[in-house]
Amino acid sequence: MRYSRAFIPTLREAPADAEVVSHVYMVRGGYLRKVAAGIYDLLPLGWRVVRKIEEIVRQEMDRAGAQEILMPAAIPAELWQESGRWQKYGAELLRFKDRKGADFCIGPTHEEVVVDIVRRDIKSYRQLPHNLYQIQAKFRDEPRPRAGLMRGREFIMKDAYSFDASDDGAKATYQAMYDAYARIFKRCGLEFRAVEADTGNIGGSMSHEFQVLAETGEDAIVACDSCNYAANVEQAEVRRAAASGATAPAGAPEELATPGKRSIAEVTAFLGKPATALLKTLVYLADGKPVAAVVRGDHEVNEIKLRKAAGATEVVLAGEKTVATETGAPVGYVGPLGLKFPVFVDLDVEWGGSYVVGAGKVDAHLGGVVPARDLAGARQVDLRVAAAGDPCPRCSSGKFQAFKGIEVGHVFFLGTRYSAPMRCEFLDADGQTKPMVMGCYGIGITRIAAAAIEQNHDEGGIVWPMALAPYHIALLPLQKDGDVAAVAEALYAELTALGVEVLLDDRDERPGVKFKDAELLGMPLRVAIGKKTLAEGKLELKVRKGGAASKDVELLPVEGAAAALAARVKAALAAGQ
RNA sequence: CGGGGCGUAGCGCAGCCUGGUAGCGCGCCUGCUUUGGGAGCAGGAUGUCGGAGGUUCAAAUCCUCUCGCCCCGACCA
Repeated sequence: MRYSRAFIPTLREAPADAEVVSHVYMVRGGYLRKVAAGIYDLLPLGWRVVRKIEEIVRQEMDRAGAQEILMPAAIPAELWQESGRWQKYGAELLRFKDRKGADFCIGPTHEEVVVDIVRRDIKSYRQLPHNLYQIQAKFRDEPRPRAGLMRGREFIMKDAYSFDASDDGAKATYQAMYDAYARIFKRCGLEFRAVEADTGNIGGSMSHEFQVLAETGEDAIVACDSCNYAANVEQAEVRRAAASGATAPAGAPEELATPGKRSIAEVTAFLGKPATALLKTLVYLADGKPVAAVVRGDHEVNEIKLRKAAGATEVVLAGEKTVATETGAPVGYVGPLGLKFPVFVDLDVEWGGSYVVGAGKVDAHLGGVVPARDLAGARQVDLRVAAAGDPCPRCSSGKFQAFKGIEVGHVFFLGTRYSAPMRCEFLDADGQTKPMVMGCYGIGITRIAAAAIEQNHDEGGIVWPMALAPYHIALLPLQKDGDVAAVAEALYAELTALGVEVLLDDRDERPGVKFKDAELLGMPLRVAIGKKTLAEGKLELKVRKGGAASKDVELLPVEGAAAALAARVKAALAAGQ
């Protein structure tokens, strides 16, 4: 591509509404423009990146035995009513009426549609398994879209749905998808981690997220430093720490005056006790009914674990008024004793230990509370958020390390959650009618582009992995004079013939402008041709990853340069860099 | 949905408090010079001051309503 004819509107200054680096660089680099909140145009460079990601995904999905289809974006409400999600999905589902007044939505995900496809024509175990996928724009009316392509309302997603005749078959399919995902992200040149995850409102019994590691990631993940256990903190199990063997003092709890001391920090400072000697009691509404969650003072409640323990579909922290009416104590002084509703106590609370808890009335706490004696009616469950340093639940010696990640893929083992209610059934070899066993598998295509930048950038701009770069090489003739331009043109033609994608900066700009734009756009290799080095028969190769400085350049003989550069590009693609 | 902030030229911003001819930088156009890290000089074009209503002789500026956008939180494949 000749830069002089390309639509690449770069900006010197970042637009005021862009915050995260990937958003800023994509807008500044002319990859992306905003149309409305969370809705964007992909300009030529941005679309090239997206198509590269799509192509890698297609190749690996096909290789894993999946078949590509395309489902509609506009979906009739009937299908969503059948699965019950028309009511449950909430405001995130963009609904509209057609001219006859019939209800439709724009698909945020396609379980209903694909189940409808399969149940119509698949009747026998002999016709199974199948794995159907599509790459399509999805729409989710997020409460707060943010960060450019990282969390848009309209975004491109690859979603796949598998149908098997048995649990074992479905598990094998799940594993095949897991393996395909690992290959996809490796080929994209991303540093990632597969982690165990919560299934959210998609549902199902087993789930892994693929997280691109980046400081700016929204998800917190923990990984064992000794075995291969890794999980989203939402999901991460926590192994109960070894009991200290402390014996609790005899006698009843003793009231302690703690005027004005509400928070764990205030109470520990006031009483001179460590946070580990305190229990905090949080009141939640589980599907509208109060429950209490009790964790050690230094721990945090994991609301997903609480939701599962309470058997609820939704838990929300109770407001001040609710807390006061349900417990008789203001926030800060609620304790686990004498509550009229279910109490869940975290496993790291020692059953035989002695703790300070809220007294259940203002300006007071209770000391010497022994759970085994005083909280006999409570249920002990894993309730807290995992953190760095926690003991691994799967091996005896490991400890958790913490990472930040950007979720770019998610695989779910669904079982019969959709197939049973929607009667997606088949006749098995034994003559029995059975629901198909399903899995679903998503990849955020446009999010990958953003995640790649979050993980690979510097002060100058984007640093694309070779596989995702809109062009492999930025070729910069630095002067207009005959020789320089002629050599650049010849090299451009040669490289193009070798299948290398080149952006030839043939604009009438000063060298500094070309260098700055090349850094911003982020092609992995930059080749500069200037009269100085050309006089010696050399051109200048800079690997973008080495930083923005003009040092660290290699001089290559013009003779044979095309072949050498093409070899570099192919090597980087093969290595997943 | 709660809290905060912002809408003035393509982009970044000032002007608003204290009402009186709409400005700066970058970009854009023309010319000359320049040409290895976002050039210099000279000249030039570009605005329904987000929208509606109100107050006033007069509104970017004050008042009311409204729309849009951003950030934090809540929420979330």
